[in-house]
Amino acid sequence: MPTIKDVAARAGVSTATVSRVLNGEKVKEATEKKVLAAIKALGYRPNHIARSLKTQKTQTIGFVVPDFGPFFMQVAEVVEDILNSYSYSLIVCNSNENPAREKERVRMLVEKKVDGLLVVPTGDTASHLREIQQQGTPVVLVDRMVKDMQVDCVLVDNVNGAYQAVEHLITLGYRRIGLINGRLEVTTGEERYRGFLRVFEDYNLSVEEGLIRTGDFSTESGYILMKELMGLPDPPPAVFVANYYMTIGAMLAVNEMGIKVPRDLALVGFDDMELTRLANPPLTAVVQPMQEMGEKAAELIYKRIGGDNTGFPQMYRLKPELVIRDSTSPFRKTKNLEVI
Amino acid sequence: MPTIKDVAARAGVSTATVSRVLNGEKVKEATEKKVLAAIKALGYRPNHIARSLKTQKTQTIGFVVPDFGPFFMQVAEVVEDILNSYSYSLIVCNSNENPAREKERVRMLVEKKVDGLLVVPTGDTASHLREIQQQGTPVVLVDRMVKDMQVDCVLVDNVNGAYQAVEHLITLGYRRIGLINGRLEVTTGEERYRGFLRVFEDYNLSVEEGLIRTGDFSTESGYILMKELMGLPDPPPAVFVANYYMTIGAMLAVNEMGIKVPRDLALVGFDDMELTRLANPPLTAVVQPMQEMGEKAAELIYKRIGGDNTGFPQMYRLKPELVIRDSTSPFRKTKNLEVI
DNA sequence: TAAACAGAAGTAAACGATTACATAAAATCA
DNA sequence: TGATTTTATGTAATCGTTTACTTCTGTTTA
Repeated sequence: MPTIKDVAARAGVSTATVSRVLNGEKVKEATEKKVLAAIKALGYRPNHIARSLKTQKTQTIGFVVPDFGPFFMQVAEVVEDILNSYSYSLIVCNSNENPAREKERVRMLVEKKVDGLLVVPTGDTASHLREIQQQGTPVVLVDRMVKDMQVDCVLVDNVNGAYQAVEHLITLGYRRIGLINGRLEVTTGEERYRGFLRVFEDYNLSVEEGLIRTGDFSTESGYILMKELMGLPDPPPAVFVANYYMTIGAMLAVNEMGIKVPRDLALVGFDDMELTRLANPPLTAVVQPMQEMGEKAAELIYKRIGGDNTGFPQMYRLKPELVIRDSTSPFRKTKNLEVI
Repeated sequence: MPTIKDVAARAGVSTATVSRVLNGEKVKEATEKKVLAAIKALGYRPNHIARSLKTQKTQTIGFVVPDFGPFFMQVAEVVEDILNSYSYSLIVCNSNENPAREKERVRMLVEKKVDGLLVVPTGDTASHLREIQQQGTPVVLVDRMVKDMQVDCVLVDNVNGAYQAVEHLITLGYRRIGLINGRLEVTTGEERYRGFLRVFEDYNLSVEEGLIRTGDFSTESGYILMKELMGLPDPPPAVFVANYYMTIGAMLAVNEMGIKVPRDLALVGFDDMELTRLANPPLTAVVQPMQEMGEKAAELIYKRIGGDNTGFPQMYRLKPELVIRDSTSPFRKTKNLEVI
């Protein structure tokens, strides 16, 4: 592989000059031509590692997601596209919804000297991230927030999303509404829970605590919890599942149990994927603006890396939207009776 | 950030000695203790960039996938886990099923000086990969192969997979069988097509060319092509969809058109994901060994990076399995009549 | 015309590790 | 014990860039 020295020799100039044309600084036009010619002739490509060593920048940003499933990968795709267009590259890592592994992956990215970090935190504490931030690496939280840290974040208004879902059910006449939710230590879980409660408060109705279930965001736990709910002596005629993967699990359970939606059970899910549209029946769901989330996250981290700290700590609260499809129909007394 | 010099100074030794303990070379036990103490006291962490510059190794491998969907991401997850356990890290990039973009992503990874490259090729030509290989970077092809290159690869026996699917339909009594397939320039498409044809050959039946459709592996194209097939004057009573995303699209189309599976149409899909199991009815499908694919790919590239070239070019042909669920039932003459 | 000043290009010191080679100390041998 | 080998450590070059500083050339100004 030819180095900058080879180019310099061939063009009859110093390495400094070559470096200058490489970085678009001003040089005499004649010299630039010579250098460019030498670069082309030798097939020279600058060595990013050497450059990074000197400049302390890697033109790379890291993204730690809790899983490689469709939701976060769709966000990652948007982020990658935007960052690529700024000639940054993206390293996506999987924390497996596990705080220890998250710490581990973050450490790895920091050791790789990424210029910035996008993180979907898996726990409620963030000492490891605060540290990194203090060392000067910009950090942007995506989808979830942590309490103990001043940090930029791109979030969805989960309270409002859950609120819309549950209000929809209330409006259809349901009073006994089941909730299948994710871990409360992560803000999405906690906020969706709050949204759920708030509807009851606002409508002056009492919640039936026994219909609330908390799992771990996984398909399995959605499946188990839905079976649990439907196995109750008096199962709820409507259920809100507050997370995409859990929604899949819940649908699977319902299918297996032969429960007919919406006849026997009204179901509201989360996120709009192929599956939710394809389902039989197509699912009423709270859909999150994934595209926008990716865009905001990418633009924000890019801005911070560029040293622009205006508005810190910035918080975006994107609005989710309730899409009404066929899995919810007005309440009928007989609902669920045949299942009991 | 403390450097190796700081550690050396604090421990009262030379940087060479520090480097030696860092790399597990033999030093006197007392010295090692001193160095370790200094490292701990200063919170020193070696700078990977500097190390890479000197050693010409990055402990990183790249993986270019054609999309961030569940199939490849599941493979990527397995690969990541294994490589992590060897303390390598993985950069996953998206070629978007687009040869130009693939070239671009590969170039980026090479400039990042990855130690090895895993690629799911999107075209039938591979000059860009051959070049890289000749420069000494190990390349392993995953899921798909290219004709014009001697290279390690980890593939699935697609001919056999498609064969099983179609044979299953033939056995159930179907003769007119539709095929929705991906691009023939990529080997998976081509091989599955061959498998399809071979069944007819072996059973001495003639294929109806008009029932064969070729798309681009996307959900949309699966959707469109299924609508096309079902819109035919005399639509086939059975269809084999030879790719996961296209399967989703096809199911969507079928659902929308109110076609009942398996009553009106027998459907065999590809890959075993939540969706295929959750579907109504659960889908009969050819399932690929994703876990094994990830394992083989990770182990092979690791071996090559370590300089072990035994068996080059190695080719793994993993066996897919037909899982029979409820979307296929024996042929009845009346099938599809109500749709016409 | 000489002094002052740009502008362009060169020199060489970083960046933070690894490692070939040199040297000193310890262990082995006759 | 002195010569010789082995082992442990230090010295300094190197990886391929960038960049502060210097030097040179040519232009402007008084």
